Amino acid sequence: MANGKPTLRDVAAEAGVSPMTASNALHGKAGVKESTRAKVLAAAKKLDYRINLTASMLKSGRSNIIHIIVNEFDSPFYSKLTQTLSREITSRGLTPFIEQTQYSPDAAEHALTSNPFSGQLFDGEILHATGLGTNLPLAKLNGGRPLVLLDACEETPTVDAVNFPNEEGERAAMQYLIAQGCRNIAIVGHTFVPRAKLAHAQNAFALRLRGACAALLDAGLPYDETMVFEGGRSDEGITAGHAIAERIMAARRTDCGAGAGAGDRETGTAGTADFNDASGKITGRSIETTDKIPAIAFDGVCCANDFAAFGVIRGLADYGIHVPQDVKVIGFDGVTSGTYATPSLSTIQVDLDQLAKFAVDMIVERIERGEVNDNSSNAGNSNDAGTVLPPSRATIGYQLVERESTTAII
Amino acid sequence: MANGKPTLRDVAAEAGVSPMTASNALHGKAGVKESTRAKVLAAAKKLDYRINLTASMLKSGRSNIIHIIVNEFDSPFYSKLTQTLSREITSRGLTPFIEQTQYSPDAAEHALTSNPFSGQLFDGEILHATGLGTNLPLAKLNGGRPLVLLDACEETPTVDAVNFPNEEGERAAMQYLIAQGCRNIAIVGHTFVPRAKLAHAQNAFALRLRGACAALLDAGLPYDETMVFEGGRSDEGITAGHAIAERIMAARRTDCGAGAGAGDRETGTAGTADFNDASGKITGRSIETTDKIPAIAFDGVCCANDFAAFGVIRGLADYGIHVPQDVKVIGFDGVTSGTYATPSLSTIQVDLDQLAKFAVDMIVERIERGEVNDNSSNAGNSNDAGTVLPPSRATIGYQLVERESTTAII
DNA sequence: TTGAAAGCGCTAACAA
DNA sequence: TTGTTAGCGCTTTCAA
Repeated sequence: MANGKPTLRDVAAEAGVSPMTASNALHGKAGVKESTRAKVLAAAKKLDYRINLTASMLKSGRSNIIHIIVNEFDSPFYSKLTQTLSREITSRGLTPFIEQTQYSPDAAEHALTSNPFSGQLFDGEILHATGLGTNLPLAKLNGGRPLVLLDACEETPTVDAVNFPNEEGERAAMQYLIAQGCRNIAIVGHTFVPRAKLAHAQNAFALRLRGACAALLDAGLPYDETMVFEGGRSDEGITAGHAIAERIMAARRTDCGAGAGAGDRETGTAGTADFNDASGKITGRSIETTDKIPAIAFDGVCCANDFAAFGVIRGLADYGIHVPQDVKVIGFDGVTSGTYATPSLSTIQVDLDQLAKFAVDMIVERIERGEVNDNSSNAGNSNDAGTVLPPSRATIGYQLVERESTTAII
Repeated sequence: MANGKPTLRDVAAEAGVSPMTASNALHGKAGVKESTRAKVLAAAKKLDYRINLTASMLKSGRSNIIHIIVNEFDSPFYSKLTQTLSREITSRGLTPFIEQTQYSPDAAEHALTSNPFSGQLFDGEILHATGLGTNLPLAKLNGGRPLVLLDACEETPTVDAVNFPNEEGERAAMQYLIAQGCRNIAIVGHTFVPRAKLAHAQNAFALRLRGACAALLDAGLPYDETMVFEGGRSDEGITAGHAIAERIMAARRTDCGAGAGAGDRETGTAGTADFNDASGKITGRSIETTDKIPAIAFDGVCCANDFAAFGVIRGLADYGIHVPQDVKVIGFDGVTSGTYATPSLSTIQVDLDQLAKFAVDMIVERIERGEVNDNSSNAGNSNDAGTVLPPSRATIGYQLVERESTTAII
């Protein structure tokens, strides 16, 4: 107390009990007489006592802190993800600690390994794995603490994982576009992978591509490299949108000249167009084009995430191409801004609440089984049963949400 | 080491030195022979030693953790703010710990007071104060640790603060709309405050309202309650957008019947319109209206933040009113998605990098002056000089960014 | 330049 | 039901 902050000792003295009794009373442990507990609580309140978690952690080896690692905060997807995870963790009396890696696999590995908090302070970790190098000895990276991977899509799971409905979801998205009448559908997200090699898809975007491809083939539509564009962040989405727009413009010119139908694939030469530089001031700038741009009258775009979809819509708008009038666009994730964007964004809305529950369940189960190293008798990786739970895996649900970007004329 | 994790003692033993020397060597302290340091580092590496921050914090009373408290993660503004703050804090070798209050003042107060980390674990705290009750004894709330308020706009500063250019920025936004030819400009953000009472504006949104009002009066334009709408979150923005749209629709009908000009203020009766429910499926729904809706041909909307601006654009679109063709809209903040939205959003872009630098500077200065309670000789609020720095205050810069929402026809 | 002693505040284990 | 003892791993202090 000399220092200004009351300690447990002070509370105990004030209440006329031992520190241990005070500790038990404050933690609501059984075996404390009700009148004693009341005395202790009164004393704590009187002194404005605050437990020193640092000391508590040091002694008990437990922090109740769950570490969340994501690529960045400032993205519609990750901000929703962190919000949902934080809520779930908080609601269970645990504390979330969120870190961003800025898309650096090194930073992700660092967060799991060299970070002095990891493996000592955190009781568990949740990692959105996109961008993390594959084949890392993940289970060892975090010092044996419970680790849950989000959407890592490991073929042979080595640690607990919660995955997105990548293949099913994107197949549903593509089927929906086809049902809406689209026949020339661009895919934005992953680089083109030949159909035969899609069997080995090992990451979320590749799986989404596989789902989209499957839906195309099922419908008797072509799947080839002229219709697949890289993208995943909004700026890449804009680039993809521009590329798609140029194909469309080329098709329109071809169309005028030769009366070719929407399905035709020819080459044309793009001219120039005035458009706005979305990143700043208005400019009239001419578009540099190569001599050969495949003319494709795209009428739909199936995006691997909402972030990219916004970019695509933006990129198309730069060419005066309207969504959904000229082209229908669907995203994936179900980010919050999809509801109030103009046009509002059709999407595969994944159930992040479910994801949060699954992930925290997995961690809590391991903690309760005593798989967490602590300084008590349960030290090491041992637990009551003497065994370690094998990796669990779960896939979350989704819902196709129809909004303006695939439907209404606005 | 018995437990699996090497301790400093183990490293010291491995290197053949005392724990103290090992500690000094690992922390790069002066006064350790180079050869000794090398031995220690080699030992640490060999054993894969990781410092136990929990013990370090307990003894030293310092954590190097900065607590950031914001309303929520899943908003374009806060996600950018937390990202920027995190980066700045990390770049200085400190660790950010981010917490969301979900817009609950109680939660904010709890974060500062009852949270067991606060005032014990954190070396400093940064609080975005919107929504926090006023007149809280802030300086005492966090146990005397450095606290920086963001955009709290206290008239008499009690703690360090970094404010946004609320009044100047919004005045610039309004002036810009006027320069663009707008004459009937709605204001979205704060509830209406009569001009005379604006002098006492005590929070960010009220100050923005004051700036907007000032620009209107300077230009000889009216300022009254028919043109001010509540809003600040996107859903409130949508509501405001609907209200604005109804005024416009009423004006259009009046216009047809009586040839009234844009400046006329009359009442009319709104009919029905088909529009999309942005939150889900497409609906054709009739709009309930009151009998008397002031007919105002709004041609501009000045929003207190970007989030609301997106909502307004969405709300207008529900009535088939286009931005910027029919109405120009400007936001405030400069969120990331403003660049790739369609239309891209004109805004008052505030310099968050500057904000982060100011805020962290303020905290670091107090830490270095020894104003942080620790367990060493500098205990209490004393410091070398024996004085406590008075509250600092800074205001960050801004830049008006012109994008499509106020300019181009798309 | 290095080391020994002490203890931060708490809680597990055990004793009363 | 309550109290005593010991020590988590580190760092401050002070001595060598």
